[in-house]
Amino acid sequence: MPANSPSSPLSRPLTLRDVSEASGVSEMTVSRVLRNRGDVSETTRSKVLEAAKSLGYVPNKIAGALASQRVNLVAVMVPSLSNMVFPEVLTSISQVLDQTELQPVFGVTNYEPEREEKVLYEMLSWRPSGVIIAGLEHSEASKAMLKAAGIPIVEIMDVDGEPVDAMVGISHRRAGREMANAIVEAGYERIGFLGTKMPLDHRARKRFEGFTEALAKAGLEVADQEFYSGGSALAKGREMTETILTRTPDLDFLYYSNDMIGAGGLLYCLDKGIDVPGQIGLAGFNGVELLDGLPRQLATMDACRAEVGRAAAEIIAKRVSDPSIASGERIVLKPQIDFGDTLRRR
Amino acid sequence: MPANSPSSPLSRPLTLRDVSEASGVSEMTVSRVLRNRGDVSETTRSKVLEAAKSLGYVPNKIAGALASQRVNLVAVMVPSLSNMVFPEVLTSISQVLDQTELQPVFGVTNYEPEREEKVLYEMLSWRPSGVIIAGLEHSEASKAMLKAAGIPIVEIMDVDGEPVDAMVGISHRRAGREMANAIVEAGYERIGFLGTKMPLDHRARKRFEGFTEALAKAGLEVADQEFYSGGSALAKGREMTETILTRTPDLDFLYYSNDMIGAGGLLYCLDKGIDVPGQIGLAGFNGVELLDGLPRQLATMDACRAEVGRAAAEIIAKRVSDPSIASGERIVLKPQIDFGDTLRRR
DNA sequence: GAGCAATCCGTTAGCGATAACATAGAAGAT
DNA sequence: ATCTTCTATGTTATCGCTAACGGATTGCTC
Repeated sequence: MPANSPSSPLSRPLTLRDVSEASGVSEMTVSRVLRNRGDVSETTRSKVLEAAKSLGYVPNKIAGALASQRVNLVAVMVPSLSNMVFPEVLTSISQVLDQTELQPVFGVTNYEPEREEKVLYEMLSWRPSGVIIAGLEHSEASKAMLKAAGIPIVEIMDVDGEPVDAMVGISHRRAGREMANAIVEAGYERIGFLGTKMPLDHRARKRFEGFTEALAKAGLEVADQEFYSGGSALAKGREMTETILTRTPDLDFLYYSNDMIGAGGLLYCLDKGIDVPGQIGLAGFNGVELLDGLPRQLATMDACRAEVGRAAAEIIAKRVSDPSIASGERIVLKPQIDFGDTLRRR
Repeated sequence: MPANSPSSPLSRPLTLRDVSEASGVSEMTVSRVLRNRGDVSETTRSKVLEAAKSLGYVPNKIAGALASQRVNLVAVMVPSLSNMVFPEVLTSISQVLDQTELQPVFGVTNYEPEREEKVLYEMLSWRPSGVIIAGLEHSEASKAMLKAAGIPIVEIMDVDGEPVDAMVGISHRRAGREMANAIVEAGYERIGFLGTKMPLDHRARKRFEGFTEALAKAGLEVADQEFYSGGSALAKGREMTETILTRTPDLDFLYYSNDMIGAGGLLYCLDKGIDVPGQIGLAGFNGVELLDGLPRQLATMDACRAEVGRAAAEIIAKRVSDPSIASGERIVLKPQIDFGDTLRRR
């Protein structure tokens, strides 16, 4: 039997009062039953539940939240959904929050600070119980809003900087440095960099900075670089690789700012019969699942996406259930290089 | 200057009253300024805005929504974020709604009807202005809730069935049939099917049904099939292809239920030096961007993801701005086969 | 059987905003 | 100078629910 079979086809939205009248008890009692709060006798409990179900009543959380000053939502903000990294983080956040009474609400900022500010404002106006937000770089106004919100804030995916409150992630500078060191140790010397043309992707920028810094320490520098924007990352990876190798044929290593373009580059090299990792070494970043299916395993470094999402959600859950807990947690994950088949080891 | 520099470090959350007192006008006037409603003189307007900004006030939409009985949220429910199809749809929905005052709120159902029901209940309890939900198959209770909600509902991605209200999508049965016909016309006869082990993915099921139905009309049937669950789709595509070809070596066509496993199959065949599409033809489904970068273009059929998201969001936007518009829109998109390089043409 | 706690349920007063109406002053009409 | 008509602002009454408290019953103790 359908949950809703209203005897009268009324159009007015249902309220507690309707359920109260249908079951012959006060609104307060109905409210208690529907929230499993306080003492209610088994008789009235079932009476109320039946009435609610047969009416098809859905409680109004807006009114409930206003009255109780509690909202079970957690705002989650990421820059994009196109890069699989973010859906993966969202998924792991969901998994943790599913076990609590909290509910995630996702927002997308398109890597634009103004948009981040707007979306954040919008989300905070619903008075969520916590915020999980990607990155440490935000507009002054956004930071002020986060600080003033008086709720747990977790900045994720990056730890190179000062968080407003808590943070969980990896150091992208360190990731860049470590990859550079591995490349240098393997004996590569003519190194090319391929990335996205996105000045606002701070994490990619930091990896690049860490990368060049470590190369510099070894007396090396990036011999050539190539950037792209838009389009299919895999196809772009091919194109860019062709472009850079045509322009600078003596490159012996290509570092890609993400695995998708790296995979494109790998496919290109294999097509052309280039010896990988002998003639040219390749490495990407992220550890995306996709790589498993490639003809050869691309060297990469995991961004710990699932772990980051999980830890962030756990921090929020813990702080919401016990507000007295100290704030400002800092969880720094340390990903290891996966050498795969495209980065030779010394 | 930061947006918020409260002179007193009060901990109590800010309300309209605080702004009202700070700017010396009534709460109502502050409300009018903040919503750009009604007539307010330029002098008071700027006075109020300044006060609000310096306090760092963020309006409470919960109270606002309760009082005005209007909520600018649109609930969007998809089964998963792992299949790139859904993030793409969400992105195109966002793009359309960004130009309106509406805001999407995303929910994930994991292909589970019970979870869909729960998430839907949760979302409806916030009284959104509309719902966009993937698929036409829902529990009775979910359908009842959708009908009773009294708001525009758009079911997307599938049109093989009866919608609660509006629907936008493609016919997966037809997609399966058309692919079968193209395969038959090209002269393939020993056909294998590879898909996901997901009884609740109704769209994949319908494609398969349409596929076998059209084959049957041509006097053919699926010679062998293989299913998988979990893991990297690309790697699984390789494994499954190896398995099915080992078991049934005389297959001359492989139809994959999605592009990712199809791509894995393609890479496998190329690795093994199999002549594609001469010895074996291949086809997938979805038209994912990824395919562009592959060594050879996989035959596929676009699911019209961007178009579906756009049309659905437009229906909601239109109906919200003018509730008198007739409901029950039905938009049936007709994707064409992309033959790529893996399905020979007669 | 008076006293007292426990159990169950109702009453009252908001939560923070907005709709709808009311009102004061300024500008224009006659 | 009086009467409109705006324009700009304030007042009042909800919106639907829950926190906090209060009042009946009931059952138990001594």
